[in-house]
Amino acid sequence: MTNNKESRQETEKKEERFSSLEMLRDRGLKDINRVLAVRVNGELCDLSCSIEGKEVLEPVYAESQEGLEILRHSASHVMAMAVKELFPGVKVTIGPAIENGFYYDFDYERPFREEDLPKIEEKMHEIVKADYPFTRKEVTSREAIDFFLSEGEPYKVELIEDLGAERVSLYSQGSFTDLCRGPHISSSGKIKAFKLTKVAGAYWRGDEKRPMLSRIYGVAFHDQKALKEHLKRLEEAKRRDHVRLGAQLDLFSTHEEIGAGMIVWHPKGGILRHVLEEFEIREHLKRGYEIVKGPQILKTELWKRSGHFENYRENMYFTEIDQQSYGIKPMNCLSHMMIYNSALRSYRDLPKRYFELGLVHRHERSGVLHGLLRVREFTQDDAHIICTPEQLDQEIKGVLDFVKDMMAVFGFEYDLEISTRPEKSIGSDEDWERATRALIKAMEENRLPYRINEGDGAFYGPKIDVKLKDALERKWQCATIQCDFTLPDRFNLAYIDRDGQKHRPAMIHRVILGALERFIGILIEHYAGAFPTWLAPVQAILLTVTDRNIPYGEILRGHLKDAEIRVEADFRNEKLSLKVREAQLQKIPYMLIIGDRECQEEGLTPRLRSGKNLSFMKEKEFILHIQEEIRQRREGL
RNA sequence: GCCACCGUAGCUCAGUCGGUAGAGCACCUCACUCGUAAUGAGGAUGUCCGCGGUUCGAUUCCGCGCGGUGGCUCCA
Repeated sequence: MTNNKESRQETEKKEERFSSLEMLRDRGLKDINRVLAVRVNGELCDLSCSIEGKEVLEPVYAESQEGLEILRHSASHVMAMAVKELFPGVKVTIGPAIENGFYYDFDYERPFREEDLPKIEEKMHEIVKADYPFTRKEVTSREAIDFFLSEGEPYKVELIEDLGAERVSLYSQGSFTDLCRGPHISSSGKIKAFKLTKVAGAYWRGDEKRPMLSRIYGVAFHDQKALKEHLKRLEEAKRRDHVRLGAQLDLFSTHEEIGAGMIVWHPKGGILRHVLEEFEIREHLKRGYEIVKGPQILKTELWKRSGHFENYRENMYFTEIDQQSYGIKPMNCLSHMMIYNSALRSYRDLPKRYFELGLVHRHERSGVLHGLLRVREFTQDDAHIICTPEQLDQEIKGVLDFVKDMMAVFGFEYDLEISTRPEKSIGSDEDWERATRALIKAMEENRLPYRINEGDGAFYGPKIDVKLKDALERKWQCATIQCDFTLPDRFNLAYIDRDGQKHRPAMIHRVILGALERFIGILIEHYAGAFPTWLAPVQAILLTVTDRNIPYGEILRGHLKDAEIRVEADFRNEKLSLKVREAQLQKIPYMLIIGDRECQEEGLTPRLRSGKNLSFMKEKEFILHIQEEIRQRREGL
């Protein structure tokens, strides 16, 4: 590679050296065109990097995860070059690859708009077509700073200063040079498929006090097919969008007049919530939880005592009654503490597991609200477990089992993360140690794989976060299990142990589904609105073929209702195919066809929403069939 | 909160370079009594998100507000 003089020169004193690309070619590697970079003794490098020949070389292919990241990172450089050419005076900042693509943040006299994107894409295509080589150059920080000062790039200068490194690497393609660790693809022509997707504002280094930059997002792939598939996935996600389906299936609505982040539940959404709540209550009672209920507003004095006023005030709503200030609860814990403290507790009473489907209000910033997934009023399946320190392990394990059972019911897979002590935190080392160990121990005993997030715990204790994965492999956080040492202390919780002395109990704060609103939003997208029968707002719909069948239809409806089946009837004088279509669009699990034959033989012919027809059934037979399916909480087959 | 985009009939959306608006579906009426994803014909439907400004005239342009969508360190 002739355009790699610099790195060559640096190492010229050594004997003969090769580029890793040459070496791979020498070794007879096939598909060399699909190789974007290389691992040299385990470290990612450019194809042009020079080596001696003894190293272990592993090719990084375009379609691998690492390959994609390199490709996308390079695409962000190409985009930056295009933007610099099109918008003189623009300042570049950072532009990494991200999970599904890449972005680059710019500082320009005006923010970029969606309509700027086609122009930028066009320029990028030119750059790709020109196939500029990416070249790497190592320089001292001083040289790099001088270079970027002369280029009028203050953000780059700041980055280098903050790095504080002796030397940094620069990558150039064509007229564009960027500070970058690399590695990169060998030339811009390797970018076979890309698309700019959106613009957004983003603060310099994520800090609200610093300038608002203009971010452009894009996706890039190793070939057109992969890009098309990605766009298809986006379409699929749009098809499953819970806001759209929520309106189509008549589940809920929101109203400008009512306020942002407030959900209004329609009858069909109402029954869905009810089914979930009933299910939750039953599952909690089974596991030794007790149902409690606290008031919606509590004196501000109490929120001061708990620390919420100090730490959580911006997220709370307050009101005043008889010159007394009250806070609308953003969490349910305070009442639970008061319940515990309403009597002197013995070690024999523990653990106490207080469960509340608690309605809470949190003033989320307007910009983060979204459908059911981020709202200002929601219901948590919240519980506080108060136990002796010795019982902590067992209780955590119990909650993890609970999570496992519940996720299985909905068919969610999930990952677990343990977050450990953050820098800013309270409590003794001993407590943290014990709690963290308890979390880890519970994971190991359940043989659950987990990741550790160092320093990402709550300020009062470590936690386990459950990230569930839906049908489109998207991750959502719902369940969380937190150890808390602050509240037991602040509320002076105690129990009398065998020794006759007062001791401080441990406390676990946990939710399983999290917020019902959010969980339902996820469920809608997970099932694409086609809820399994036990959850479906309407489980079956009776469809008559002609008006003659209505009297028997009425009888059937009565019998199904008696059997507690959520049944509706479409007895309109319409064609059967129309009724089937409408029931199908409502994603009703069972369409029960009643024609003359069914009337005569006192039965029905079920059609599943999958399109499959079952054979004629006597009504008793059908009732048993659907009841069993509901009982097992499984999808009809 | 900040940035970008958006807000037209119940829904999905078109339209107006400033002269008060349209299509499909849904709805209503009538005919058809029909067997597994749209029967036909006719009819009604709008403070063009709100308030203010510019203008002879604003749904259209400008400002402010309300609401929605996507973002706001996955560290060169």
